Amino acid sequence: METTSKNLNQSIIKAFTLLDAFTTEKKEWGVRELATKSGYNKSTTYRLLSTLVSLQVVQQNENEKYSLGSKLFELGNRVSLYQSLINATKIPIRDIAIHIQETVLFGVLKNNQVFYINKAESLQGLKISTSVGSYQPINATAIGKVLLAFSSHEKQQNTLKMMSFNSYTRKSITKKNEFITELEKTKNQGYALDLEEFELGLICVAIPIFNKNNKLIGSISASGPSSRFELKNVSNYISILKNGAQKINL
Amino acid sequence: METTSKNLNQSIIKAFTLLDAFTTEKKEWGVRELATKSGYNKSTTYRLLSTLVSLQVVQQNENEKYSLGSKLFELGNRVSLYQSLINATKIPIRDIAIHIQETVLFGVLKNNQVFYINKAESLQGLKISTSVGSYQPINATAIGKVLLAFSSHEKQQNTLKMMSFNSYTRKSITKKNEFITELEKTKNQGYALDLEEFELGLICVAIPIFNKNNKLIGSISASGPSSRFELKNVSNYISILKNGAQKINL
DNA sequence: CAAAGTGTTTCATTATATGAAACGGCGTTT
DNA sequence: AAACGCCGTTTCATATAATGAAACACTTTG
Repeated sequence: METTSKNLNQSIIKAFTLLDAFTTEKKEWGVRELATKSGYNKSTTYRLLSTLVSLQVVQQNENEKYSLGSKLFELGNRVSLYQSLINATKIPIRDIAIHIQETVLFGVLKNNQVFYINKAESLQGLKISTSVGSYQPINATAIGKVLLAFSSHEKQQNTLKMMSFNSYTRKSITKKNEFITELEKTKNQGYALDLEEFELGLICVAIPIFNKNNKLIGSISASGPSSRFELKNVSNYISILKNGAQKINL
Repeated sequence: METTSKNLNQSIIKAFTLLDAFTTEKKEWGVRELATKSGYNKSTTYRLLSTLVSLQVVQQNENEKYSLGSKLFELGNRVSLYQSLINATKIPIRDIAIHIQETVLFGVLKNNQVFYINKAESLQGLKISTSVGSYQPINATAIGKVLLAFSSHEKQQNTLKMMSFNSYTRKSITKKNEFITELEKTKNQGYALDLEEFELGLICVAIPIFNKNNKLIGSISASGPSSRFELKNVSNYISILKNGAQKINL
């Protein structure tokens, strides 16, 4: 049997299908519940879970439900590409968060979406639900606009073809040509804004991050509630973001 | 075929055996190299890697070598048990690190070892190589001594039976009865010291962390070079650690 | 140019995985 | 107290997938 022009191991695919069911919204599953969700037989699901438990990839709680285990935490902390990005951004975005008094995020383009790599919060800042290791759309986020605007022409064309243009609020940009205009504006002004486009009440401003070779490595943003994140302060926030960005060395 | 009195899925076991080979010391492997390391046939290894690549669990680099991929980073950030511990300890240990000007670590007991969950560094502090998601021995670390000293009697007896007593430096405690004496001392004084027992030149001091129900949830330590971490300052460091610990709410 | 190493593919053979049926336990309902 | 409904778990005959030796094409090294 062939998948993507070569045989792939079905058991491993099944195992990761099960692991994907564990999210920040639903952290634990029973055997039959997970079998229903995944479409696998409950005996198969039970055996796959037992194997994952024996490897500490999954753990069984006292209520007999299953949740993700320590081995994933261990392996997740060994993904060297992202660990080096986290190490490089950790202190700069912490300092920006303290200075600006809002949540700061660092993200990259992956799977035609924004992939969040690091996050720094401020005690006074609004609790942003975005979590590290999660994805958000390009068309409705400041980081997404920046990452696409500052990508190579080829990368931009490919992504524009593949990405989604869904509506998250009434302010989301859902037409491709309007989004292209927004990308040109972003490129010209050197930053992007998300004016309640992804989530009502939330405003974000983002700038690109380059390495020594002037290659785009990601984007950082500051996010806050529209009631506090006055547009008149945008240029001030941008200065703080840029100052912080200079301390990211890669 | 039975393993631990039940059948487990061999393919999943093989996949995670391969994933375990990717460490902070060796981040990428070729197919045949990994086959030799794991003991699996190179065709089998190739097919397992291909499956893992298609799931983004592993990625193939431009030099054709393989390394861990984004899916593990994603899943690793969804292990809710540790994410909640990280969220609770993040700001307190950051503040301790700034105040004490050394590296601060948070760890728990797992697999009869210390398992590191969080880490905060100081610009001036010595770069400690210990990484989040890694293990270190109980007998030769301050955090290990604290975690065992403040565990229940049953947990302590079980762990003493199962743990190792290896030597890391000439100062390591390698005799069980000497270690038990050290645990009693730790319990009495409310903190533990690692005086170059795990790594020459490195001194650590650790205290226990309890939740609202007075249940032990982990331990935090401050680590620094023996040239700067003078013993006369220990009581001062302990005060700072304890003040910081009070801000950890669980 | 030959040798040595790599990643990748094929297919006959072997081994493993599967899932229906059943079990025991627990909480709820009658 | 008994029946019911749901859970996690186990068994074993059957079906399916995984395996690995051999070979290929490519790149690097001597």
